[in-house]
Amino acid sequence: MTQSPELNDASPSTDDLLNELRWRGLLHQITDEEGLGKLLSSGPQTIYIGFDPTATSLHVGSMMQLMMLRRFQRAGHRPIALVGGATGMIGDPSGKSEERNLLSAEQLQLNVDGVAAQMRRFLQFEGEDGFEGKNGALLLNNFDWMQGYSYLEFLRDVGKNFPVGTMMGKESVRSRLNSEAGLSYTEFSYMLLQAYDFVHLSREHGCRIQAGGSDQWGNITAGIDLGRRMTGQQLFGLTAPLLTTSDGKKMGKTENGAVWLDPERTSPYAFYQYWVNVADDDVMRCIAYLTEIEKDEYDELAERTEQSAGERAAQKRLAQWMTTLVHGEEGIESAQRATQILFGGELGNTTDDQLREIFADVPSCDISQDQIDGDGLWIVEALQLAGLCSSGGEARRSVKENSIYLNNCRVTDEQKRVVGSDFDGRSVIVLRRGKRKYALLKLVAGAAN
RNA sequence: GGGGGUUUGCCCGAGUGGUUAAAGGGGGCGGACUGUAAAUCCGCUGGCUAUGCCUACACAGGUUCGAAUCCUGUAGCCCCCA
Repeated sequence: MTQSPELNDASPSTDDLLNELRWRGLLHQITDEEGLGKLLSSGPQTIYIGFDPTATSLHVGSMMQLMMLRRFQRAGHRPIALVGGATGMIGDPSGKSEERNLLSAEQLQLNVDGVAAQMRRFLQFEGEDGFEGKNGALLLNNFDWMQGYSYLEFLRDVGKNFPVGTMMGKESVRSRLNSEAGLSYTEFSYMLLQAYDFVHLSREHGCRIQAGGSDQWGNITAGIDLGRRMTGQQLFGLTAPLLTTSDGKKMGKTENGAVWLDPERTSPYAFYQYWVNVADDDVMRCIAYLTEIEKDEYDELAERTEQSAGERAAQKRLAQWMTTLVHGEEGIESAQRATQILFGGELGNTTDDQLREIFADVPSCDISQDQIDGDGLWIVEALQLAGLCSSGGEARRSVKENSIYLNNCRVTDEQKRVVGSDFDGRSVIVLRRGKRKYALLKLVAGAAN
């Protein structure tokens, strides 16, 4: 069942790449499909996708793009992950708070470093240990070539080649002009920067293909136009559909915010759970867009989802594939172990260490020995300390509602005191409210809190 | 500038002097059911170690034994006249 998504798996040949992208539904728009096909089969090509280095971690929203690059790399092409250090510095000038959008050079470097580390899960970079191929991925930062580019020079080289009329015709520009927010000159210029990236990469790295989400179509075609004007060379663009849920929302968002790839921000368990909980209507699309699960298995999973949705075979497979890719074997194992305990009930003889690991990303509070000595700690108070209830009234209520569990055993007595024996030889107590809200009480030496 | 209306708990929205911590709905939180789902059904939804006490119906003051409900002033929103 466990199939490690290694890059060294048998790769589809160049000729098959477009077919694969096609059955996966990843081809939203292509500038010149026939021409691109010819280009790809003429030999290894270079393709780039831009990423915004807005944080030290990528999130689920970037995964389609990373997988796209990965698919090209597996087919023998060279991927370039371009981080937008320059464009990120300009940011989104929404008006009032100018200070919040400016990324400092140091922060930018931190972000780039963090993001680059995560990209290694998806791509094999040039010079990386054990990678022999000639198509090692490159990580480039447009800040490197933009920072020394003077405004005057830029206007003469690039701006000159941008007919305002054409830009005004772009959907991305028009919709903003009609909106209340309007469009600032800086935002308007954003397109020029991104277009120039493409030209720069085509010159310096022979990169003739840019991919991206369908929202990037305008920027990509702007780059292609600029390339034709500045170099006379034909460039190609393709976009993938945006990954949205069946009710039209962006994937990768939860009540708690984005689902990150960084295990410090989103634990492997939470990451795994996110995919397990994908709606039936969305799961096959996720598998097609985000994984390398082959057509045969895809069809089989689609069939099983159709026949016995309750089994959620597709969700589990998706979660397993994604978690293994992002968090490795250890990640998927701990996520699955945690899932068992968190949904299975019985703590049984789970050891202290295992408990602490399983509940690692669950809120906890420290309590001291003297708090459980004597009469012990009143359950109502414990629930508040643990953050499961925000007031005493709410805590009493939830006990009355039969929703409180101590070490996964239901608490029915409102007067229950937590005492030493509840620790059952361990150093933590698992409190739970409802089906899935957990908190830990950790016994620590010394004074309370 | 003049006249009229409105302001309720997380949100919407009843309530016009007396069990009103405030109907109803939404949301949220639980429970049952289930697929860790959707739908459905049921309960809870100001605070307090609590048969009681405190704080709440824009804000401040007043009338009353008693006010979210009446009066005055202040502020916000809406409409009409100029």
